[in-house]
Amino acid sequence: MAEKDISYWLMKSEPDVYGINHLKKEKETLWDGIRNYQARNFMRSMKIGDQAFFYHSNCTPPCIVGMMEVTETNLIDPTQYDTNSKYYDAKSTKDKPRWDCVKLKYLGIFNNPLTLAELKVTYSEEELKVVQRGNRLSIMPVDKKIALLLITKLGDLHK
DNA sequence: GCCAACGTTGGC
DNA sequence: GCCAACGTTGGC
Repeated sequence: MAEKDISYWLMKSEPDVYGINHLKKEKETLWDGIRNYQARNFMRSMKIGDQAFFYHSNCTPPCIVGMMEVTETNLIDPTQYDTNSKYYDAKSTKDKPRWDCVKLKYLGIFNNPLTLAELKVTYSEEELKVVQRGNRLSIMPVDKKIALLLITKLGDLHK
């Protein structure tokens, strides 16, 4: 049987807001609150079984800490209708939702997290977009070859 | 805390 | 369609 052809992604989150330990506790989460079209479009192209690196941003040091797997796709982001949410969007209607999201499950924390500084030494901007200066995109694809190299370096996943 | 990068908004 | 103003992200 052919190996399942999955895609790899990198998804940023601030550890104080929603870090890998939150996901570890919850096991599964809706990646809601994305209000950037490019990031949303990347989520739309995700398939069940794809894997995503969990990246801690806006912290010291920023780094890849864990791994997730896509379990559901094309879900409507409920926060766009929630007037109490900071992600509320008055321009979203039930007929025409602007924002959607995916569900992700916790796969584990890497034995050897890689910091942004370390990634910058090893990879060029073309190889790994997250090392690009000024890149604010919170969801981006990771080339499969690079992803497999990263996984090797990140070491064992522990639950 | 600073600020570079860059997305969004809205006037024209 | 242009672009100035403004807001946010996120590294440092």
